[in-house]
Amino acid sequence: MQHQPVEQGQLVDQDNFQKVKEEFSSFLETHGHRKTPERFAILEEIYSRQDHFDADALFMDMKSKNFRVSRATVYNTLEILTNCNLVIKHQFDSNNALYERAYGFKQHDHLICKGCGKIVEFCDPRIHGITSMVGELMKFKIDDHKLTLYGLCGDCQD
Amino acid sequence: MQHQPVEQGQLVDQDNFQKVKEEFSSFLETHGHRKTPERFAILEEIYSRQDHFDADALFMDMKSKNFRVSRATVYNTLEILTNCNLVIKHQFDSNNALYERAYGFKQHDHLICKGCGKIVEFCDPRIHGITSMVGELMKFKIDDHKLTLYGLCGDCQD
DNA sequence: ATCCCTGCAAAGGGTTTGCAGACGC
DNA sequence: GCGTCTGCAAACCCTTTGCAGGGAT
Repeated sequence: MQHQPVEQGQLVDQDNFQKVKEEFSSFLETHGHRKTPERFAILEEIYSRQDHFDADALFMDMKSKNFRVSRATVYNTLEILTNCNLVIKHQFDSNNALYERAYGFKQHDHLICKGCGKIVEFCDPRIHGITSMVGELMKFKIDDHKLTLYGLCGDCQD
Repeated sequence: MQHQPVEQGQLVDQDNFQKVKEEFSSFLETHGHRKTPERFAILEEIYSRQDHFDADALFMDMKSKNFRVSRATVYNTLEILTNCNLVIKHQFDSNNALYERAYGFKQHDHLICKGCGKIVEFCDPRIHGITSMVGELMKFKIDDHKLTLYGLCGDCQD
C-alpha cells in the first residue's frame, strides 16, 4: 500500500489570493496579532498548493524554496489560519493532521482510498439536510461537520 | 471548557457478549493469533463500558481492577479488535484516538459539543444514500464512513 | 521602546518497538 | 518445544513549549 498525495481542487487566481491576504490581514489586526512576513509567506505557500498536506511537508517545502521559517512558526500560523477559516485542519486516520486551504472553495467532503491513500473531494447537498435535522432533534447548534467515506478507488479494486 | 465523557449506548446482555467472545475467538483462530487471557480480559473490559474511551483510560481502568496488563498489550489488542470489527477506532480532534465497542449496535454517527466535549450518537439513513451515490459517481467501492457534526449542545448554548 | 514573534532545541504526550522471559499451541 | 505474546522501558513521531534575540507597532 503506497500512499500518495493528490493534486486536486480549483486554482486560486491572483484576484482571489488578494482577497485572502486582505482577510488574513484584517483578522490579524482585529485580534491583535502582528503582520509578520513569515505569516504571509506561509499563507502564500499554502494557497499555491492544491493538495492535503501536513505541517512538516509545508515546512520542508518552504525550506527547499529558501524561505527561512521554523516549525514553530509554521504550526503557529496554521493555527491562526485555521481560526480565521482560511485553512481547514483534518484529523483523518494517520497520527498527523492534514491541512487544506479553505477560501473561495465550495464546502466539500472526502473520499479516502484504503489501498493507495488517495484523497478525493466531493459535494453532496443532502448533508446539510442531515446536519440541520439532527441538530434540531438533539438540541445542538451545529456549525460544522466532517464526512469521510472509506473504500477502494478504481485503480485499487480487484 | 470542561470536557467530560458521556455514558450512552445500549447495554450488552450476557447472550450478546457470549457471541462477541465467540466471534473474537474464531477471528483469532483463523488469523493465527493466540487466545491469551489478556486479550479476552481486554475485550470484556471494553464491552462493560458504554462510552468513547482512549487507550490509556482502558489501561488505567484495568490496572485499577488489578488486571495485570501492559499498555503494549492494550494497544495490540485494540488493533486486533478493530480489524475484526468488534471495536471502532475514532480520530476525532484530540491527539489521542477514541474507541468504542461495535458489536450488535446500530451503525451510528457522532455529534460533538465544542463547549463541553460531550459526544452524542445519532442515526440517519440518508447517509447510506449519499455513500452509495458518491461511490458510484467516483468509481469507489465504499465500505465505511465517518460523519461527525460539531456545535454547541443545549447546556452550552448562550 | 515595548513586547509579541521568531528560530532553535528541548520537552511533552500518545503510540510503537525491542528484548527477554512466559505460555498458548 | 516452538514461536508468538507479554511486560517493561526506551524509542519514536508529531506537536508544543521555553528562552533569548529580533522586528512590528
